[in-house]
Amino acid sequence: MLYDSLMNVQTTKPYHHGDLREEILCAASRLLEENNIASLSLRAVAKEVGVSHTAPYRHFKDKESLLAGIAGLGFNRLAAHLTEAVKSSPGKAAKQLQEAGHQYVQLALRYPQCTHLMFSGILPCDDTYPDLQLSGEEAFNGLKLIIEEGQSQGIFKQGDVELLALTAWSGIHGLSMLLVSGNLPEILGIPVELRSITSAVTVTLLEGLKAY
Amino acid sequence: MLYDSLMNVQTTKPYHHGDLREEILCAASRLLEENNIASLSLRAVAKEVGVSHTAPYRHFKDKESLLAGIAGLGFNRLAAHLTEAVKSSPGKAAKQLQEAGHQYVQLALRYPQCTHLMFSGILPCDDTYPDLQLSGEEAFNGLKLIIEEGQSQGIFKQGDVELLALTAWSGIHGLSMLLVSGNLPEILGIPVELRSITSAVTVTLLEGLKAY
DNA sequence: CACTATATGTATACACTGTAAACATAAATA
DNA sequence: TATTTATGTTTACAGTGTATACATATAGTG
Repeated sequence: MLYDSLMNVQTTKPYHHGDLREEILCAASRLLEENNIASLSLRAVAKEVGVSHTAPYRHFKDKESLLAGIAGLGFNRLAAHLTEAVKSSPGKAAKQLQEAGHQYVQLALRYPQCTHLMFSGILPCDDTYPDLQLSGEEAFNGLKLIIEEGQSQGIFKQGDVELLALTAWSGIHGLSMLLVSGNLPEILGIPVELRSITSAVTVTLLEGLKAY
Repeated sequence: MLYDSLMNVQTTKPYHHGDLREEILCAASRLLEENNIASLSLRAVAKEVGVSHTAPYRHFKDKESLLAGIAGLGFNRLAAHLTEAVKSSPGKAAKQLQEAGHQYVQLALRYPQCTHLMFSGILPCDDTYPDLQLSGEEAFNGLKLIIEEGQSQGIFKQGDVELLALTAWSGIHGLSMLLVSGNLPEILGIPVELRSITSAVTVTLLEGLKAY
């Protein structure tokens, strides 16, 4: 130890880990995507980070709590990309919705396992994980903003904002989930380009949302 | 044994189980819905049926194979209800789509855990489980029929049938998944009636699919 | 019928999992 | 400096999926 500081080199690793919570979250996210949720083990995560297999329990109540943390990252990512989509085309609700849809699908495909985790009911959606709940609502708010924008400009039909936002969300979400779950490739023909599929869905959505 | 037949009563249970495969599938489906997929154990299923914990391996290669069986039942159920929806309103594509959507959502809500299993990527969607693959395609075919019907009657816009069917599917599927995963109740207000939500989505879908 | 092969069950064993409990050490605080 | 607290490790245990060897009932064959 004294020798360490003399050499100004970390030859023996310190007992306390700098930011273990963050490192565990990061490693867990990575391992999750590399395999799948069923085979993600707390012990493997600990080994990956280089700590004992019970060390994570100092930062997460249990495995579910860690999973909630990963899902939270996913929701934050989603919310960020959706608000980005809104900001990228100010005033143009149709373009916003199209871009939001594209971002949604792309994120889902880039982090398929995390997407499953976020939306497969493994985690409770009540107030067990307030952060998670908040992140989810934030993501949904991005869509609501688009609907409100479109309504106030008269290009979307009037009606309950939440209901219309839910409708748009359903279309985009459904496409994403079908793509991610792998239920599509065997059903559609092989040469389906992602962009054209996404467009097909958002265009139909836009037609359905249009003011008369 | 001789005594059994004399008494004409099954006092000692037979070594061989009549239809163990079916009973395991049935019990597993029930246990799945009573809890969730993470806590469904092969051993619990075996105990429920009253056989040793390795008995299921005579009928299913492994746990995943059993899960595939359960999911298969779900896809068959879905396909049956969708074709029922088609047949219930012959010639009226709009009505068919509405009814199909309603059936889809209702089934998802009645068997939420099975729905997750069917669409959460736990099971491979390649030809590992041909039956499963077939059942899934059959369900999708129900939707394609509706689209074709609507197109031939001129009430739906022309275009790639698969792409339009996928669009419709996405909307309905997305709504179902959001409802089932529990991500909605905390986001929408409490007093949301199912029927009105489903209608909102299918109506918008129909508007979007309408011929110009 | 007897005899054998096969299908279907059980018993046992093992590696791996999540997690509780007791202990160790570093950091913060008084 | 002394003590409390945060953060790590070690050990232990019950539950899991599944491989292997064994047992028994059924089907098929001479």
